[in-house]
This record gives sequence, structure tokens and C-alpha cells, in this order.
Amino acid sequence: MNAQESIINSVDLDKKTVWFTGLCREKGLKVTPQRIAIYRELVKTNEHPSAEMLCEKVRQVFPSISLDTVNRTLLTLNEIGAAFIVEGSGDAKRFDGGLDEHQHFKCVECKRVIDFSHEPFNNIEVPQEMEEMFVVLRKSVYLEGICDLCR
Amino acid sequence: MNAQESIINSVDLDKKTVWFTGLCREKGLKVTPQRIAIYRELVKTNEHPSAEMLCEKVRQVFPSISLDTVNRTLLTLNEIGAAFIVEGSGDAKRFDGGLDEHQHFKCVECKRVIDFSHEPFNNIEVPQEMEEMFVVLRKSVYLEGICDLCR
DNA sequence: TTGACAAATAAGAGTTACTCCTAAATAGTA
DNA sequence: TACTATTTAGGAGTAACTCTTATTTGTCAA
Ligand SMILES: [Mn+2]
Ligand SMILES: [Mn+2]
Ligand SMILES: [Zn+2]
Ligand SMILES: [Zn+2]
Repeated sequence: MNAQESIINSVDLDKKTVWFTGLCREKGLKVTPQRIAIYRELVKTNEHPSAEMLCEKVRQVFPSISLDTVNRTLLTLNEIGAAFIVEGSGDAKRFDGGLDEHQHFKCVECKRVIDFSHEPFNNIEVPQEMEEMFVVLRKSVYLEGICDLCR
Repeated sequence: MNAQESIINSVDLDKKTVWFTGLCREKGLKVTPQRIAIYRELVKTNEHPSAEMLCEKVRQVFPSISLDTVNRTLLTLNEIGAAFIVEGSGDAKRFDGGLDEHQHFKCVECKRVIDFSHEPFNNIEVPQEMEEMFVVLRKSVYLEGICDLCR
């Protein structure tokens, strides 16, 4: 099995789809076939696709979908907590449907985003004065450099 | 003194300018008045300007400079290590001329980037298997949320 | 000091990645 | 089954770069 595809089996995919459907209803959002298709393609991959990349994949199962719908839907997924925008410095937004605590390495050459998980980086403690002054919604450890394929 | 301006005195600014001039020569880059002007405006501020924001400021002292030159120069500063692109998720690139170890909080509402420094976040240790597989050029802890002014 | 010339710049065109607009379609509901 | 607020497709519009080309300039060698 190629590490870049099918990282989830169809049973887990269906479970996640049911969970997502419930989340949509909970948030008062309509459960449209486009939303389901975009969500399913996003959680199926670990390559942190851009809206454009994901649009191409979704079109294989939903040929008439528009890029605008993909963009809008991805922002919605981010807002309701079904996905998030990967941190980085520049370039097109990249999305992630993996909600388990993990970190990212981004190659500055090929722009590939690679998952890793390092226990000390999970749930890092934010200084109290920051928590008092701001609402901290997200905290992350982020690495950047040259990947194995590029160096 | 407003925390958003003049965070550096003219003696330190001149020191940094001399250092930058030397770095340019070391890297075989010409020392042009445009480069100096852009570098000086960047290190003078702690507001992490975008290319557009910085271009407006530089035009106050160098009215004929083009936005393209500002963009190109900022990428050059990033390459030679005189500045870097702030991490974040989306929107226009933001630049930072402060090379002391510190971290960023970005407000998802107003897009303000705020510096902070938390000792345990300085020089975090990257897992050995990451260092073996990739060239890690940069590591950072990044927070996102709602700032004091927006909440 | 003075050329020679590679590097850098200004201005404007071109491209990418969104973001907005509007008419048509549809999921939820009564 | 009918209603209606949401959502969608498709196209236009915009922001943030990125490229092209003619011109200028910093550096270095004579
Ligand atoms: Mn991930
Ligand atoms: Mn900073
Ligand atoms: Zn790479
Ligand atoms: Zn704010």
C-alpha cells in the first residue's frame, strides 16, 4: 500500500461520515452530497491537499462540483471543527481532516506536508499570561526544512 | 512610547544596518539603497508587516520603490537569513526581522501577529528520526486565537 | 577614474488563489 | 407535497503575488 493513499479503511470512513453528518445537523448545516463528498475525500488522504488538489479528486466522484464550493466547504469544515488549515509560511492553504493530536513538517522545496507525532509536542502548556490576555484556540509545533526526496 | 512603533533606537538600527551590509557582501549580493531601506523599515517595526504594508512605509523614505522590489527583497532577506516569513494559516505573507528566539500568537479575527517569549518554547528538541530523515531548517511553536482587542 | 558588465530595479502584464455575485437547485420541515 | 432558507454552479472580480523587459546601477578590474 502506497503511504500517500488509502490510509483509512472503508469501515472507519463510514464511521467518520456518520459522525460528520451528525456534526452538520448539530450545527444547523444541511447535509448535502457535495459536503459529504468533500469531507470523505479529505479524510481519506494524508497529503494535506489544497482546495485545487481536493477539487480534482472530488470531481472523480462528483464531476459537476465547483472550485468555489470546495473552497467554501473547506472553510466551513474548519469552522465547525471537522478539519483545519495547516500552518505554514505562504503558498496556497492546505487542509487536514486528521483530528488526532500530531505535528507537521513542511518541505520548503516541494511544499509536501508530512505528519509526525512526538509525545512532548502534544498538549504543550501555554504560558498563563497568554491564556489570560487572549483566547487561545490552537497551539502547534511546526517544523520546516528539506524533505528526504528533495535533499 | 507606543508598543507598535520605534522598538529599536538609532544606534542599534545602524549596527544592524552595518551587519546586514556585511551579510549582503558575504552572500555576493549588491548593497543597493532599496535593499537597505527595506531592511531598515522591517527591523524598525514589531508589527510583522506584509509586503504591501512595508512598501507603503518604505515609500515615505524612498518614493519611487516598486512593490515587486519589496516582494523580491523580502524573499531574499528570508533566504540569506536576515529575516523570515511568519508562520500562519493563510492570508498574505507576513515578515519578521527580529532574529532573537521568540514565538508568535496570531489573531484569526484581525490578523495581528503578536510576539511573545516563553523559555520552554525556545530551542525545543526535534525527535532524532526527524533530524535523520529531513534537514530541519526551522522549528517553531505557534499559537492562534482571538486577541485582547477583538474578543 | 573610468569603463564593462552582471545584478538589480521600475513598471506593467500575467498568474494564482481565492472571494463575491446571481440565478437555479435542493435539504429540511410542515 | 409544498414551502423556503440554504446551498450550489458558473462566471466575474479581487488580492497577492510573479514574470517580463527595458533601463539603471553597484562592483570590480584596468
Ligand atoms: Mn496532518
Ligand atoms: Mn516576531
Ligand atoms: Zn521536498
Ligand atoms: Zn484581533
